[in-house]
Order: sequence, then C-alpha cells, then structure tokens
Amino acid sequence: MSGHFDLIESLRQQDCRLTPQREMVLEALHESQGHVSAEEIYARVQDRNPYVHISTVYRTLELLKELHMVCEIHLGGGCTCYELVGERRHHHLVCQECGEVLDVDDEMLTSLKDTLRQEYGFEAHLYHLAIFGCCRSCQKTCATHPE
Amino acid sequence: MSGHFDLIESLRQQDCRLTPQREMVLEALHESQGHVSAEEIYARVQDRNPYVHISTVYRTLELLKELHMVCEIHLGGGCTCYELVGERRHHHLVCQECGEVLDVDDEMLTSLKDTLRQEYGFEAHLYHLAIFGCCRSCQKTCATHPE
DNA sequence: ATTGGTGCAAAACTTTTGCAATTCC
DNA sequence: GGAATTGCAAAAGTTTTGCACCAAT
Repeated sequence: MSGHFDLIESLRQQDCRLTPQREMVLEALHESQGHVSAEEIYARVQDRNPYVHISTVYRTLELLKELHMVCEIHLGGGCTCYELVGERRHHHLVCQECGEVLDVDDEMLTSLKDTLRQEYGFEAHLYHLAIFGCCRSCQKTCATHPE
Repeated sequence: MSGHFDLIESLRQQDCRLTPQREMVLEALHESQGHVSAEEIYARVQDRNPYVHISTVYRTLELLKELHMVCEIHLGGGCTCYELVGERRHHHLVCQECGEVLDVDDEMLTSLKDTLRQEYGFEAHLYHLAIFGCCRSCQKTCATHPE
C-alpha cells in the first residue's frame, strides 16, 4: 500500500492531469503485482468507485503505455494483460496445456539480449517476453507433442 | 507452389476430412511464408473462392492448432497471427516503434531453452517466441526510452 | 477560464456459435 | 448413408470513438 505514489508523481511530471480514476488504475496495477487484464483492473477500480467507466480504464492504460509506465503482454488465448514497468523485472512462462503462468528472473536473458544486440542491432525490451511451452506438471501429457 | 501437399496428406492421416476450404487455408499459410492474420488468410482464400466463409477460416485454424500444424503468435497491437509449424524454424523481433518484424534464427535460443529446462523444468515451445523491442533503424528515437 | 479528462452510448472489430444444408469418405 | 464440415446469421467479447458535461490546473 505504498509505491504507487511515485507513479502518480511521475504522471504529474509528464504534464498529465492527476485524476482519481488514473490514480485508481495505477493503484490496481500496483496491487496486483503482475499481469492483469483490463477487465480485472476495471473490477478492482470498481470496488472503490462503481461509477468509473471501462472506457476510462482503456484510455488510461493507453496513456500509461505511451508513457512507458505500463506494458502490454499477450499471453495467448486472446487475453491481453498489462503490467507496471519497472517493478521487479521478470518474464513469463506460459504453459499451453494448463494455462499456468510462471515468472522467470530477468538474468536468465542477459546473454540472449547481448546476442540480439550484437547480431541484429536489436535492443530488446525484455520485460515483454512471454515464452510458451509445457510446464513440469504437464510434462507427461506433453510428451507426445512436437518439440 | 508445392509443399503444402504433404500438409494435406498429414490432415488426411489424422482422420480429418479433406475439403477444398481446408486445402485453401493451408495453401494460403504455406504461400505467405510466415505470420499472417486470420483476415489475411481469409483474403487469400477468397481470391480463389469468394464463397468461403470467414468462420470456416477460423474453424480450420482452430483445427490446425489442435493438430500442432499451425501456431498462433501474438505480435502486439492486438493482432493475432498464424504460422505453419515445421517450416524453417524462426522467431520474431517486433519493433515497438515502427512495427517491423524481423525473423531470428532458432539456434539463438538453444542456451535459453536449456536453462529453462534445467532451472524450471519447463519445456519451451520456442516457435512461439516474440521479442519486443527497438530495431536498428529506430534506435536513435528509442534512446530516450527506459531500457 | 481553459484545456484535458470522463461517462455514456454506440460503433467497430475480432472471434465464436447454433443450425440447416451440403459434402466427403 | 452417415458423420463431419460448411455457410450463414446472429451473438459474444473486447476495444475504440464521438460528444456533451465535468474537473484539474
């Protein structure tokens, strides 16, 4: 229940107005500590104020994305999630069998990042990474699948 | 203009009926040599037969996904793309500035794959990988952004 | 006071579904 | 012949947009 204050401050510094709606969206993102859908953010915001409209949530997420305060993650199954940038950096292992999402530490990707930079001149924003596959507990069922 | 015939054969061997619609979807996927949206596949199919319905395209893609002949890729911007599995294996670098999509060779990821298996017991299906970031030509504009 | 932001309703877009008619095996 | 597949139309779900009103600076 702290920490989203600097985010709010950050908004103000970027010439954006500080509205309760925006604060609530930031708070919801901060509380959920990870990937949440627009719908989930909407639900959390509504707990505080049921009059906030979902289009406001979308517009706020759009704004935060432009300001690089939030990133959009596509975890498959057509679900788009959002996450605060700059918190504990991590990535996502998505199990295609059971849908479970594991977090992976960022260091795991340092060497990949270096290679991409050297070979392709590509600066990877790796807070966006989602890796699909098969988790430990689904491993047996998975065995029949290619790769 | 060849090579999708084994795909069709593969369909038959999996107890699936061979319809012109499915053949056209496979052909469209094969021709486009990479990530295409459902809409693009639909357009290609329509060039051959305007009476094919888009719901058939979706149903066929769903089927091919289940058979692991096609994989679904989320390249951001809300666009879902599809790609034949088993062609030249590669991955995608998506530039968040200009939207360009670069292909990356699979070998690049061998060590990452090994690490994930060892540390998390996670079997990565890395034909699904999309890496977001900033391409060489957008690098200058990108410089101001975090990470 | 002025600009920017919000709520609302409606549109736009993508994907899914129920069902009758058709097609493949 | 019989089950699987298709076309259609309609629904469902998500995201965007135009506009009048309201609020933050």
